[in-house]
Amino acid sequence: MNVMNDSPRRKELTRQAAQLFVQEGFDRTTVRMLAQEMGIKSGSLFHHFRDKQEILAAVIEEGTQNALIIARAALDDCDHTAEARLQAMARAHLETLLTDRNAHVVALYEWRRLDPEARDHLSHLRDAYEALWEAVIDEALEADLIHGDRFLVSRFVMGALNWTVRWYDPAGPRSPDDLAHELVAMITQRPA
Amino acid sequence: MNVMNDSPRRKELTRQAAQLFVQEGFDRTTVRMLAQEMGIKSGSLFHHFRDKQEILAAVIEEGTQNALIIARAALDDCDHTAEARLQAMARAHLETLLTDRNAHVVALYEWRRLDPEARDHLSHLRDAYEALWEAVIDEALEADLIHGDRFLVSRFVMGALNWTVRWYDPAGPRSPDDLAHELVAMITQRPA
DNA sequence: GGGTCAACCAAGCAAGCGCTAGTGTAAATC
DNA sequence: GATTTACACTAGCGCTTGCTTGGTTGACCC
Repeated sequence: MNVMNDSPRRKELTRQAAQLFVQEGFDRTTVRMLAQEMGIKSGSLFHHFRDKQEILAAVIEEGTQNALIIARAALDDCDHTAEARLQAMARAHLETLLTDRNAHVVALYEWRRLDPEARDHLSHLRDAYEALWEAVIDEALEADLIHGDRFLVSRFVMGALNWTVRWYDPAGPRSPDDLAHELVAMITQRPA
Repeated sequence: MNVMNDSPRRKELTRQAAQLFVQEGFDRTTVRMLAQEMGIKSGSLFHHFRDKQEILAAVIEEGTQNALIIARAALDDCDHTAEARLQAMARAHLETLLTDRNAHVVALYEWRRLDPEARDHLSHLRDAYEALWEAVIDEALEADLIHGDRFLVSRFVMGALNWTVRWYDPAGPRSPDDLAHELVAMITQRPA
């Protein structure tokens, strides 16, 4: 048994699992479906993961870590104005969410399926990501760019962004950048 | 068999099913769990519903219908200014989401589990609800209360509202009315 | 060339799944 | 009083589920 290491093989299998989890949802994805997608037999799967739960945890861990990295990079690369930073975060979030970042979608929509143990471990990662958002929101509030309750505003913004996976069509005319612009314009009330 | 009527008995069973679907998710809820919650044996369940799918469809149908009724009533009862109507819709949405929680949450989060046939039938109901929103957004745009792309704005607002089920604590200090105020203030950029 | 090891497979178990068939029964209807 | 209706029961079928077991393969190592 190979459990709990992070071999390249396991990384690859995790990536493929994410795709299926997005397509079918965690509960509807059987170990046999996973195995077929991976090109192995269902039994072999348990050489890499202790159980099905652990696959989910692995996917979510990678997704959240990815989101964190991308968000941090976006913040480092943009101007240091409150508006630019707000926009950078929104764009990074959307890109992560929409340009085939399966793992991130799973992190958002299958969180409840984690057992308490895994949830506890992973919630720290998620908190780090949300802290990034709250910092940017704080700056925007301080710069008088937006107004209102810090907690509520960040929740509303995250909600608006996370909901995009339900309706956004990446093949359509709007780019993630467009969406980010429009969202920031909406809450800062400047002409788009 | 009693399928497809809407006896009071069936209404009550549907209500109980909604609770379990919220707690466990549709896939994790077995017919045996449903039956136990309803105080009958699993076989008896199929006297009221053709299959498990139909229970889900019944729950979602009731949830959406409820939301429609409440939203229409809220619009009828409020001032005819764009701002009042926007606020009334937001408050109605939140109240639906947070008080009569179960059915509406299922409608939001188990939609994908419907088979194509049921989805087709129910999408008309959902479209009617969304049309209400888009009308209110249109008025707000026309009144210069908010700016931007009609489609995007309504999606963002719905996202912010729907996301509340993930973090809102009805026992906390904030009322649905508070949330609605804050949200409208955020997108119209007036002091809360 | 024997030993090690990750990676895989074939076969299948025990449990649980949605659902069906056939029956019982009390109240309503004729 | 006979028939129908609504609602519940018991028993279990056929299938799928997550996971286990015991063994094989081939690459690499001293």
